Amino acid sequence: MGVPDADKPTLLVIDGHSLAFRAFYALPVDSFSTRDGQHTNAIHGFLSMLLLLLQNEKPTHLAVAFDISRQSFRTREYAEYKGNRGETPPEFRGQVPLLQDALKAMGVRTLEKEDFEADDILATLATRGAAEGYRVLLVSGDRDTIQLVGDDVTLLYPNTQGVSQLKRYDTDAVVERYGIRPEQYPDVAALVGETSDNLPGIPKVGEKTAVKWLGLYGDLDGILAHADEIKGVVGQNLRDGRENAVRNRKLNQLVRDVELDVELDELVAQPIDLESVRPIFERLEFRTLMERVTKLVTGEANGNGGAAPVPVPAAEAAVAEAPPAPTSRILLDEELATWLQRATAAEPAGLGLSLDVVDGRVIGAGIASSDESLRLPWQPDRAEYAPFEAWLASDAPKIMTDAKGQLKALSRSGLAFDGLVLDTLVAGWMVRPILQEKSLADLVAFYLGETVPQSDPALLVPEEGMDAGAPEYAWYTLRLAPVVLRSLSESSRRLLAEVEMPLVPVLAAMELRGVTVDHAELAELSSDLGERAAALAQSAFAEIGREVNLGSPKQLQEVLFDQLGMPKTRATKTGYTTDASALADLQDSNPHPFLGYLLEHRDATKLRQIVESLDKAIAGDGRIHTTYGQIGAATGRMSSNDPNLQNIPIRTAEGRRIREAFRHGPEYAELLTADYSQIEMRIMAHLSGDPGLIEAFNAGEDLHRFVGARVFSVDPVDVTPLMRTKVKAMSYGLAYGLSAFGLSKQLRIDRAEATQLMKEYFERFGAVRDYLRGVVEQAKIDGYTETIFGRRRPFPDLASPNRVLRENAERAALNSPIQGSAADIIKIAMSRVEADIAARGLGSRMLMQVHDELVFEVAPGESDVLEAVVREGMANAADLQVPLDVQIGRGANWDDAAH
DNA sequence: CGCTTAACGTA
DNA sequence: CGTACGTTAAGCGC
Repeated sequence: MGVPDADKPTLLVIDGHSLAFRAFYALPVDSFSTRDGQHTNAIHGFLSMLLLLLQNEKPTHLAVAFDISRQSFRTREYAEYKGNRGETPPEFRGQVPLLQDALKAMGVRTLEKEDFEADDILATLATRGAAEGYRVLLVSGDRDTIQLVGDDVTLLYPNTQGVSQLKRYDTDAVVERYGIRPEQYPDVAALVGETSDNLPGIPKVGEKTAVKWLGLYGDLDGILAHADEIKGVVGQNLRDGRENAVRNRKLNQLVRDVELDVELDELVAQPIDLESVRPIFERLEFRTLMERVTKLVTGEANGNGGAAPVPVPAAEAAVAEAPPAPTSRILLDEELATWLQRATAAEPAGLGLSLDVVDGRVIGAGIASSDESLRLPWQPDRAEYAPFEAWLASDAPKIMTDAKGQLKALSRSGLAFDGLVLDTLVAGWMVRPILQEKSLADLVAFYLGETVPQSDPALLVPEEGMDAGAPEYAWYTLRLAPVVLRSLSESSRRLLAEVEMPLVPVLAAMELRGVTVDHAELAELSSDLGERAAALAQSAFAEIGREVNLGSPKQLQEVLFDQLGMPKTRATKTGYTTDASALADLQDSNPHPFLGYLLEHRDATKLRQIVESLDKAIAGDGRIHTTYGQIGAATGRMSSNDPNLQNIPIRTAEGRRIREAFRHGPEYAELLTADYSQIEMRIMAHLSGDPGLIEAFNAGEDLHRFVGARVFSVDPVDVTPLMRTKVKAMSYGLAYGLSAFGLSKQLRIDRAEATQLMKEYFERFGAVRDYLRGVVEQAKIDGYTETIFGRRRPFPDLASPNRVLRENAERAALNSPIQGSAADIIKIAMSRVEADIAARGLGSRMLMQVHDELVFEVAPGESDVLEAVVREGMANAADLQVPLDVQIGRGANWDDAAH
């Protein structure tokens, strides 16, 4: 099994709709679409699977069966058949004709038959094929096809993950999985029912019961004949529902003799003509798939350098088996030194590297060149590994996947490191910043169309330091590099090399450093907040005469709308919102003390929750070590988690007490914070070239006062605080695609005033309006937006016929170049400042990044020099039409250091 | 137990 | 009917 029977031709028949539909749900629709907005995820998934099948199964004969419509003889017999299926998603429907075009271009025969379903065609071809001496492979996501499995007929069934992994069902596998023979399957299905086909079965009868009954009475007829003997509720259910079972059985029987105007030998697999495939693949923007087809045709399917294939257990093997990596060797001492030297010279782009990490420490490594790989155990202070250590520390180019964690392990293990030229995970994110590929295995699946063999973690023996995975990981990483790089624009490649790659070791260092947080301070704060919350809860309960869970929106809705009879708020999926702004509105219209207590209680519990989670995150060294997500946000921003240090409260006095708990370490003198002031507005000024805005920044005057003076036609000194507030909200809202409605809501002014405010604003700053309009227009043409530095973000939904989706995409597109450029700038600044600190031999260190702010720990006596270094690095990170203003503050804690 | 939702903290 | 994130508790379904 699993090995082609050399004597027999192989007939491969695929249920087209079923597999395309599986692919549609397995692959994110957002990530697969062409510039003009055509969704392609189902096509991509289907073709990817087909190529794997062609490569691995080498069928001699081949066909794909489609349903013509939802109508068939089954729906005529039972109108409700499949009647519960909702509308086919429109994003899917359009893909089927394109898939059929692509198959045609590949020379693959498609079959349809009026009044029958694709599965009936599979049944017919399987029956004929087995009779005519073929080995038949069926691919379907419909379980009814299990009945077709036999000596010469194998079913390949997609698992829940998607369509690239197919489970192989021959008779033995069916028996093992279901405990019955394939031909008994329809009887089981008839009893159990099939929700997806709208065929109710016998209530309370599942697979287990059905199989048990089959064992006792042979088949469905036997079971029904003995229905009176079956005791209990299920017995009664069976007697009540026997008609359902009989009907199900009739409908799930596949037709094995559909009249098809095709003979099996007409289905012989055609050689693929690349020139006819190319146009349609180009239309669909399938670059990597085109490469895979090309490789398949030109016979370079494996690319394993002729190394000995690694045998795989055939019984459980997925169809999508990756070509094997070269067998790895272990080299030490002189041999290792020689190999590294030679391989480095032979691979100017770099060697693949993957480190084995256990408990945060290095225990081994895999290194790959394009045709060889090394497996290295490693322990500290052993001379035989010296060449490896020297290579790691040298600037010899290295390519890794998800390097940051591995760099941290190197550092913990006392190993110096340099020469990271490419992290394929970061590169993959730059290609598709709405990241689907979160691991090496994902990247390999997407870019190489292969499956990384799963090593069993239970089999690893860490003490030996010989994780079998590392050499293969290194080898996959090396192979990924050119494929991923080819998918990047030139400016993105430059951004990757000059901004993202230098940042990787910087972030690793920041995470290792962590930041000191005072436990006692947090504990006191937590208990203060806890007491306050409890008191507020009691006051709230007293108002309504009962105790409810104030944290439960559901219970709050009962109190507010049923008990207190307040007017309904904005609808949510599950009822009516009880969020803070809605409660504030209610307080205006229907004042009630309960509302006030509830809001204050929310505040207190939210803060306490943050305090608690921070406290729990303090490590043994008294410091919190967050993890930065370099590939966290689609705009280019970073994220922070475990814990998130980028959302520490600041707006309220209580919140700032949390910041007071962030301290400098004992060896340091103080904390220093540096932030860009109004960086997004400055970027807007730069990108729009608006003379008024540019003047505002160059004048060095308070921005909002300056803008307010223009908008309200008064002198800057006469801008009132209220005017300033309005203009400030307006300015910031612009970069987010704020509407007049949104502005009126936020400022609690009426629509007309908000509209008037926007009108005045745009009359004075017309270039801003033109720019914002232009961004969206250009994005609709290109399908993506770009930052100042050329970072791209695709926006497939800009072409969506769905208004909500499209308008959401428009606002995101509006914002992306602004937020993304700011992210680029601070990333550049971080690398520069880190390098400058090292070059000057300073003891101060960068600890945190909060989007437009950096926090440093200042070594004694370095305050002034550090301030100069930071100011210089940040202010000169980009050369814009307006200056970058950097505000710096210093203090004993994070709050004091804010200015 | 795992998943989704509402709510809310930051820039 | 304002972008980008991460975290939490509640509630639901298995």
